[in-house]
Formats: sequence, C-alpha cells, structure tokens
Amino acid sequence: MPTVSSEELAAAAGVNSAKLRKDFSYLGSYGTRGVGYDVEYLVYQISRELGLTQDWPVVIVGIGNLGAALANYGGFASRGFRVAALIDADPAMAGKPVAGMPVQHTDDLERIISDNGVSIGVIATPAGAAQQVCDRLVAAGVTSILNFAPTVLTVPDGVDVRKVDLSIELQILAFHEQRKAGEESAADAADGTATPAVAKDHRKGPDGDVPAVMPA
Amino acid sequence: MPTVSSEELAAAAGVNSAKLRKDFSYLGSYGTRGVGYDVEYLVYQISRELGLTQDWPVVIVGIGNLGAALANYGGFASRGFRVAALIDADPAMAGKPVAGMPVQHTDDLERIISDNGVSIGVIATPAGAAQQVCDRLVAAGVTSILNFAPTVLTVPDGVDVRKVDLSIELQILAFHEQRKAGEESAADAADGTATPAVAKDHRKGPDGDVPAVMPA
DNA sequence: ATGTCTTTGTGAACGCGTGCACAAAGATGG
DNA sequence: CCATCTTTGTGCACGCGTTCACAAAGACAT
Repeated sequence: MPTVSSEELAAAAGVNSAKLRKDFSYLGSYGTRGVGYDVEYLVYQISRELGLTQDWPVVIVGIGNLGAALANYGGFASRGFRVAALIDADPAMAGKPVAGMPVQHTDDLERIISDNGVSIGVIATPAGAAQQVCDRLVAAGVTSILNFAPTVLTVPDGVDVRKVDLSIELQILAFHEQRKAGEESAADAADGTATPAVAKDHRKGPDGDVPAVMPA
Repeated sequence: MPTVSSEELAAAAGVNSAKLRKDFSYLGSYGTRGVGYDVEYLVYQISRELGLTQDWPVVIVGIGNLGAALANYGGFASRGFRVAALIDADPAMAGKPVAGMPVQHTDDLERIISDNGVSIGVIATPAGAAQQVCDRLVAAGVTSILNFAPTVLTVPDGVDVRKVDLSIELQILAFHEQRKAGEESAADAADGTATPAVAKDHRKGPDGDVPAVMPA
C-alpha cells in the first residue's frame, strides 16, 4: 500500500508538516501512525471534500478570445467540470464549433441552464453586457458566477461571485519588479519618502504583500 | 481641494478605517488631521508605490486564444503596462495582426526583449513549451514571469514567477456550491465523517477558505 | 508478547495582523 | 487668539492562525 508521510508532503508543498496534519485532521482524513497516509484514500477524501468527485456542468457566456480559451482549457475536465454549453449574443457565432461544440445563442440561455441543471456560470463577455448576463443567469437558477469581465457584479444574497482580473497578477509582478530595481540604487530620490517596510519574502501567499486597498 | 476621510474610504472598500490609515502611514502618505486625504495626491502616491506610474513593457508569448485575449485586454494599458510584442512559435502566425500589432516569431525573442528593455514576460503557450520559453525569457533578461500554462516553472533565484490557474477560481466556487447543497439536507450520509468547521463567511479574502494543499 | 521505532493527532505557546481607543494636529469659527 | 471640532497617526491589547513539542497509536522486529 503506497503511503506518504506528512513530512514528505509538507516538504513537497513547502509548508509546515504540523499545519498539514492539522488541516487533514479537519477533513477527517485518518492516517496511520508510524506509517503515514494511504495515498489513494487521501486523494479520494480530499477530492471529495473539494467537490472534485462531482460533475459540475458549467456554461460559458461570451465566446470571444477569452471564452474560447476557457472552452479549450484542459484543466476543467480533470477537475470535475464539464462545459455544458457555450453561449454568445452574436447571431453570427451561433452554430459555429468552438472546442468541439456548437456555440448557442443567448436567447436560449434560460432553457440551457434549466435543461442541464447548471448552477455555475462563467461570464467572459465585454464589461457592458456582464451585469445583464449575470441577472439572466441568476434568474435561471445559477448560484455561482465566475466573472472575467472588468465590472463588479451585483447579485442577490445566496449567489456567489468571484471576479478574475487578469491584470492583477501582472500588477503584483510589476510591484516586486519595481522593488528589485529600487534596491540596486538604494536611495529613493523622489521626495524623501522612505521605502516602506514590507515583508521581503513575497513568494509565500497567493496574493503576496500587496496592500488591501487599490485604486480602481 | 477634494478630500476623502479614511472613514469614507474604509466604508467604500469594506475594511476597517484604522487598518486603512495604518496602511497609508506605511506608504508615507500624509493626510491632514481634521480634513482627510487630498484625493489627487493620494492617488498619485498609491499609484507610484504600486508602480502604476511607470511604463512596463511586456511581451506575450503564445498567441493562441488566451494570448490573443490578453493582447486585447484593455485593463493592461490603464495599469501602466504596454504590450511591447506578441510572440508565437507558429510561422503561420508571424506577421498576422492581433490586437493591432503583428505577431512575431519566437526566433526573434531575444532581440525583442533586449531592444525593448522588457523585464516582464507573459507565457500563454501550451504546457509543453512553457519551460523552454521561460528559460529563453530568463536568459534574455526577463526577471518576472506570469505563467498561464498549466506547469510549474523552474527559474533561477531572483526571478519571480506567478502562476495563474484559470480553473482554481472555478474550483473554489464549486467548493462553496457543494457546501450550499449540503446545508439543505443537513446530514453527511457518506461515512459518518463530520463536516469540518470552516469559516462561514467565504466572501472575505481573495482565496476564500480553501485548504493550502491540493492534489495536482 | 514485548520493546523499539516511526509518525500521527493535538494541546499549548508564540507571533503577527487587526481593531480599539486616544492623544496630537490642524482646521474653523467666534 | 482661544475654543471647539474633526480626523489623522499610532501605542496597545486582543484574537486567530501557525508552529512547536509531545503523548498516543500503531507497525515491525525479535
């Protein structure tokens, strides 16, 4: 029976082994003392807890470059997602095959959602259309929305929205890049403002050490 | 002179006003007691600190659907980024206009980087090509890489890499969606495993309450 | 069986970030 | 010029998450 110890996993993931064990204990995963965790059982338990064992039908609305990229993205299928439909407002797109499936027109949005029991929608439309699409998705029964459009969506309680801003990560890189450059010529010529003391190791968290508040 | 108080800003951003003031104090931004912060000056200071006032030339390598989507993305320009070049390995793509600029061939990668003084590169290639592209970017002088390819890149010290996984956000939504469904029929039939005690309000942080360790 | 050795699961301590609360600073009005 | 009022900047305390450290549990050898 192939097993892994928390120590091995922690080293691989770059985290503390105690934290890892504590996390696993929250999930109810049971290892065997003196041996470690049964790999297969552990993978199954974590997958189940994360919802990877379920089949989540999703619709992608807005089949531009980004929508097409998402439709073709291989990572979805392996994580339990199934693209149930591609929807676009452009009649010229209707019927065109993208990622091996025909694009459908926005008119059929409600029917598609309901027929496929879709509860997760992806919005990849231009900013102007996003809120309207969002409202229709929600009205049709979607309760989770992944928003790639550069707008803040308003939704009723009980609906989750996550906004993906493709430029934020780039901005974080630029932030650190700037700091690198500043370290070489140590002084901050501009106006005597001292360089703020921010944690040096910015490879830790997913969002680094960027302040909470940014200008829009 | 238009001003804002930390209280107003905090309410708008949904954070604590003391934290906001403390953050600002780290940036060396000075407000005026009894008045607040001069909006224009504050915006400038924050922009400067985040590197938004600089002009960052970036190259996008891999002009598939995603690369094209990124090239067309409007959010870059407004945040201080300038797409200096689009690069693709496919000779058939060379010269084709995407987002108003001609795609260039990978052969010229080194020259493009050096001519434009590029220090930030975006990789939107298939997984198989990513590491090789990465190595060439780094060798040519790039010190920050935004990786959209589903691979973990290996880079020398001093080079920053940020990986964007388009399915992670979707997975987080599915995780909460699953929980929503589970709350209706309260019991966890499966195997007597108790539902782990995780923070209920998952709309706070950018990465919600998903455990640190996930299967690849 | 009994002892040793490995690794888990977790109570307790530590450290850090958040939020409270207030003194200091400056505006504004009399 | 003084009093009052608003809002900043920050010391301090609290709470939470991470890490330490160890007892308990089980495997494995003798």
